[in-house]
Amino acid sequence: MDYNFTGIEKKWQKYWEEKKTFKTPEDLKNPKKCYVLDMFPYPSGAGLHVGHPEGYTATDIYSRYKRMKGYNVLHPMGWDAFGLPAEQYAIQTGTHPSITTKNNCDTFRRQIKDLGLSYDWDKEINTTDPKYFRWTQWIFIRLYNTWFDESLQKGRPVSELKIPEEIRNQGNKEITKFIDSKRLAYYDNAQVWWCPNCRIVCANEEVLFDGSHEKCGNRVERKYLKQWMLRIPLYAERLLKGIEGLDWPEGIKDMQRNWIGRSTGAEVDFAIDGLNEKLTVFTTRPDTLFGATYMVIAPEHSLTGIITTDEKRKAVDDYIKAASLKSDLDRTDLAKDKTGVFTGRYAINPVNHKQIPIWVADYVLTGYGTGAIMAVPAHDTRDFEFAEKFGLPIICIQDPDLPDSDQKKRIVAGKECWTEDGKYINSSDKSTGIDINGLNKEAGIAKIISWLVAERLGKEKVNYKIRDWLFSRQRYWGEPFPVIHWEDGEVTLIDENQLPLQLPELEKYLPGESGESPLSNATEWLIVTDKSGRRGRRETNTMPQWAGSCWYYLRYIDPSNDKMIFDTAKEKYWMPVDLYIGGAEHAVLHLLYSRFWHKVLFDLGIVSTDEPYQKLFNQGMILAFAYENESGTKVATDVIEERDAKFFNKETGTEVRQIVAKMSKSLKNVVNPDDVVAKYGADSLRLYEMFMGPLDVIKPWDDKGVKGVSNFLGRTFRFFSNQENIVDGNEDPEILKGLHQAIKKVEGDIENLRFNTAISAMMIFLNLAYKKGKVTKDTVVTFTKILSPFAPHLAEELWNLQGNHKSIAYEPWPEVNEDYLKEDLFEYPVSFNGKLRFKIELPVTMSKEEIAKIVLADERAKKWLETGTLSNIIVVPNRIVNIVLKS
RNA sequence: GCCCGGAUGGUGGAAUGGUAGACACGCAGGACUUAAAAUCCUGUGGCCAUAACGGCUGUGCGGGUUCAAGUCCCGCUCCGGGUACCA
Repeated sequence: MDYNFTGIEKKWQKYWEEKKTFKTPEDLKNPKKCYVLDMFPYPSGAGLHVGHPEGYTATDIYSRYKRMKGYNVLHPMGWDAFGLPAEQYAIQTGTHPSITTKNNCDTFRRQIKDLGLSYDWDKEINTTDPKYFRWTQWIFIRLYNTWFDESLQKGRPVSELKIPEEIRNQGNKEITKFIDSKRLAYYDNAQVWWCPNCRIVCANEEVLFDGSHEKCGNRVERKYLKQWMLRIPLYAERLLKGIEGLDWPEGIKDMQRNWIGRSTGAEVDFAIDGLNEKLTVFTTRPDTLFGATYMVIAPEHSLTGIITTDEKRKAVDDYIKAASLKSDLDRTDLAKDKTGVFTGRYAINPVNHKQIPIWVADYVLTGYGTGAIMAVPAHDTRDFEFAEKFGLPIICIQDPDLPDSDQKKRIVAGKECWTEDGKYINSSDKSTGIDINGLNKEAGIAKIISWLVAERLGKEKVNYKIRDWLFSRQRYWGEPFPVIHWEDGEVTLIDENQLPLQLPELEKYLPGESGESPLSNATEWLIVTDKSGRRGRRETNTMPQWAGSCWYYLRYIDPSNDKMIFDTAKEKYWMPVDLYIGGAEHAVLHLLYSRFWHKVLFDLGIVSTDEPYQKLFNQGMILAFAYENESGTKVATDVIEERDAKFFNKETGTEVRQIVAKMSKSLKNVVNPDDVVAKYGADSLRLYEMFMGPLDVIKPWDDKGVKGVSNFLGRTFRFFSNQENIVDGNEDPEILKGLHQAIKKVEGDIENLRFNTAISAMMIFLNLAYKKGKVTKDTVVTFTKILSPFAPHLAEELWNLQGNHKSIAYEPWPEVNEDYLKEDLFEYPVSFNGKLRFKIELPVTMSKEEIAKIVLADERAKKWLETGTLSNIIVVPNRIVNIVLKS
């Protein structure tokens, strides 16, 4: 029988859809549950590309396997459908983004269904659906009404916030101000990144290191705008600690840790000569206080005006002005060429009462620590550069842990910077009584900190790099904030039961040049009046795309609930997500934001787990072959021809080099899954995506490779659909052994997400079946079962051909029978001095001594034994024999 | 600069410190066919040798540990990802 994959696949897709085969079980009593989640896609106009099915197939195999293992499986799909492209399209064509979005979702859904993925489509969600974003707005209200109790390290309702007496006495305005200063969500004039091309603000995270917007590649600028911000840094410690217990790739954990950027050190107060002010700095190296030879404050520091002396005022003002005109990009661009100016004022070093000059320089950032530093040029490379440039003193206070050398001499003389450990020198002072000479870094830091604390000059301090999260965008196609700004300055949130706050219809989607969102044109929607006639204006910003994706995994649990965000019992049953697969590009942002929201919801008692995603796995990107000529110029794939494993440009005849690159329209190497499904079938596409290599590595698509798995499926179908190959009676022991080896390997590999080797195990079995020519019906059935998570359409068909009329999807997974795997003999490789010379088959139970005896007596051993004298013989049972000879 | 990951045949890739190259593509040969495709079978790291057995060599480079290293340790090179004056 021919393998008509198109007919088979359509037939079973229809069956699954009609029978709702993959409907999520309602019964919450089964203690075995498994929540398998894909990162939901942004449904772009281009449709699915072959990168999408990689993760989707992996989760599908896992889900199908878990169902066969008796688990209740939740495996949903949905759309992260707010976003710029639909809005850009609306600007160009006037088509409402909701129409574009719907069309794109329809295409994606159709394409995904063509792959035979076992989603429960009754659980589909769409972030742009008011029934969905109603709850996104609802969560925003929760964030707004939550403060973070640092002593309990926990978010709590603002109603539980104690107002200090002195604030209470100052009246309502101050009380409001106080509460607002504690809310997790706040509205403030913020210096933000502005992309003039997209006319949108970007979060710090969306600006690439070269100062370009990650979405469009244009340079961003600084701008002050009133924005919504979320106080994610308050959760820094919780977010950091939470990482430890998660089954995530170490690399991703590290990236999150780096992003949060915890560093421990001390805050130290410096008195300022001639002023009744103190300058507080943050340092991770309080032990180097004796080496502090100057101070630096950021240009934006609040004390610059006070500190600067009259004779230096003009120079400092000019410098500050120049710095403010520079974008952050220019500041970092010039990282190596430091600038700065002396304020004319001196600070007093608390450890030795020495006067040290205070400088203003933009290599010190306002947003980190206190915006001021003590500079220790001998032991900090940045300070060293600055000191060298401006001729400031460099005092070495740490004799480096190095052997005597020129380098050591240079360091001690202050000619070179040393940032590693060493023994302190020049680090004592009689007047203050502090002395750390001779100690090493760890002891030095501890001693100085306890001294600073005792003298009330400083304290231990932890700082984080992570900043407040800029949470608004000047766009139409996003969730509207449920916020009204009243004419008297009050800000209120609309009532929970008024949700959702829908988007108004618009004629034009172009944002204003001033930076206001297109919503500011929706006059009717925009202006509101309360009962007492007070006028207000709705918030015109919308939420960023992260908002909807921050909590979508929770809505899948109960997507059509219109009374609650989800049913509590269901949430308790299904959470946390047991397996979450998606691209590593979301390693920091989505996953960190999402964890933050989840922790807030947990603190408020809305969800039952502290972390949302127990196990995370990143699929590697799928690239494509591309071609370039000698000079490195890329050549479009459609003009390439292959001859004798070499590649040539058809038009010019010159040889080109095959390289691996991202799929792109210009290279003409984009692979469309629809084409692959049409040519080879969905099962082949699925199998190839998994067979290409390990799930987590970057790998190039190769059409030839699809042929390999397609052959395998064709061979499988032809063999098992042919009744002549299926016999009664007892199974051949070799077949049984091969079959059970395959079950064992496939099972273990699915658990470890190593699908490529699982598939090769099945290929090995099939090759054995072909060699033997005949198998029993039991074998057909068992093999079909282990194949079914990978190639579900083909498996259903074979299962059906065996006379079964129910789906194979819930058949119990085959048990491995270890008896069939037992071996009587093992073929020992015998090596001499580590080099394999011959093999010998011996009983697995044979003792080491006996093995040694037989091997040494073997005819083939003689030749090698003559080459030296026997010194040792290593016998590792059922593994290897190694004979060690001395010459 | 710093952090993380990687480098294995012509290609994608296998390999709990124990037979390197499973499986697949490609290629070569054979069977079937008038022929081709499809299918089925055999071979296939490189070098040398051959009637045959065989030998040497080989996992980016240089060292080391070990009876034994693709795998562990030290020092590099190149490639990819993240991050960037974070005190």
